[in-house]
Amino acid sequence: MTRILVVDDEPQIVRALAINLRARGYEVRTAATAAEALQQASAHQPEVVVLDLGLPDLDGTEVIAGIRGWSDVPILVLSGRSDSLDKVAALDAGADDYVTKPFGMEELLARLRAMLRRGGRVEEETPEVRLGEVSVDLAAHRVVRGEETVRLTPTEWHLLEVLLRNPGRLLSQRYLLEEVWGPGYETAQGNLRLYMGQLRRKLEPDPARPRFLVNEPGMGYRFEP
Amino acid sequence: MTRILVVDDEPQIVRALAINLRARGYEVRTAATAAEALQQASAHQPEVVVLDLGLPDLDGTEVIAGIRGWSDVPILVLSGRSDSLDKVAALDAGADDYVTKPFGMEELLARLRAMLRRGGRVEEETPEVRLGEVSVDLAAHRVVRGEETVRLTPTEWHLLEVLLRNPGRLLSQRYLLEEVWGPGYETAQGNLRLYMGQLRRKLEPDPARPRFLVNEPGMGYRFEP
DNA sequence: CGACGTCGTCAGGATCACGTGAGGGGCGCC
DNA sequence: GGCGCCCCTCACGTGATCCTGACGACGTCG
Repeated sequence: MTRILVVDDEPQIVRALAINLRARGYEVRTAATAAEALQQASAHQPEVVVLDLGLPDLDGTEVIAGIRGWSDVPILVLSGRSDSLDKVAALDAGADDYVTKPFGMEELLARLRAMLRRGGRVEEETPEVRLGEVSVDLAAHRVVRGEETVRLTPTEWHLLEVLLRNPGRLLSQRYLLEEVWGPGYETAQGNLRLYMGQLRRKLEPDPARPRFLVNEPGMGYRFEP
Repeated sequence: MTRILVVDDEPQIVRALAINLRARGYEVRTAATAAEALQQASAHQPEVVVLDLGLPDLDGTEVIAGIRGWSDVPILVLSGRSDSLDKVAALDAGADDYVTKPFGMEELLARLRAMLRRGGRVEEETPEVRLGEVSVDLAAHRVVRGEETVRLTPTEWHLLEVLLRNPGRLLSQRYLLEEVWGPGYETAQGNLRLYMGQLRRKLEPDPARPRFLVNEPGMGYRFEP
């Protein structure tokens, strides 16, 4: 099912959008603040984002930038201000479309369809990753080793997800910490080592000599496919 | 140069658009009728199409369909009617965006940029630099020599990065030292020699006779592509 | 021919980063 | 309240990395 993330601080708008979208068969997640939006976006990997610019905690363009840093998901911006400069800023920040309130529901749905149509052409995803005898299903959040399934804690999963979405690339500790623990945790490197160890213990054939979750001293970590 | 096709039957609008777009470095073709538009689109393969719905000979949605039959080029629709049903029809026919007249030139340009950005993303960028049989992927922080990957320490990477980002240019020891080790280390030239040697040993086909990481006595070092 | 400066290489120890173990606090569940 | 799970902090051994100094090779110039 197509996942949509709706971000707006006005509950009645969120409600109206959610009802209309669910009625058309979309799976809808909602967020009322920028922080919540960024978290939901990374956690649930929506296929399109509907974003209100007037959020209480952060400027809308910063939310766009925060998502564009790691994802190409189409973003449709919603705004009360019909100010033209606003549109320019949002679109240049990386948004894909712009609608001003009040908007017609039919028009919004048509624009969403257009975005999904366009975006759907690009991604051809295979959500199954193999690490030796272990297979990871990113979509189903499942890890299987031989016959039995492996249990991962939320933090372990989050870390693994970030690594697996960047196969072969070296990711700095700073980036990993910010991605998994959020901003402000850039110094908790002991933590990162700990969880990397846990993942290796659960996934690697020989945890003492890692083959897939590799460290480059002083640089960061890398998932070697 | 980026090619844009502008389709409108009102000469003054075509003229205004063409002037503004050309001023921003786009290559502009124009068409006043649907027939002309379809012919131009197939002849010149524009990277984005700006299309007015109110054409004399054919309905706008038919033009969209006529283009969509063979091309994924982004289409921005322009219309005098702010009727919502119109937008829905155009977007569902395969348009990617919709702007109503009168429109702000800045907004239109921003939307065009957004569309071009999205379309251009299809091609995956891999900034790969080659040194003989060794290939360096700057983004993934990865060096491959034949089959196996070469491990570089942080300092080695930093130095290599500076060199590779200035292909063919001669870089003084002073500059390299300041760039890699930071200010205050301008006198540690032994260091620079050491790490240059390490890089050559790991990357050059014959480390004793360097072909890519060259020294110019008394001057500095140069990466020879 | 010899002095000099620059460059490349080698080997030492100091320092830093990484992996691992043990233990405490917070939270939900029985 | 007790229990289990998850998260985080701290400490220590080990290995890698970095810097320093010394040495020989080469080319230049007096």
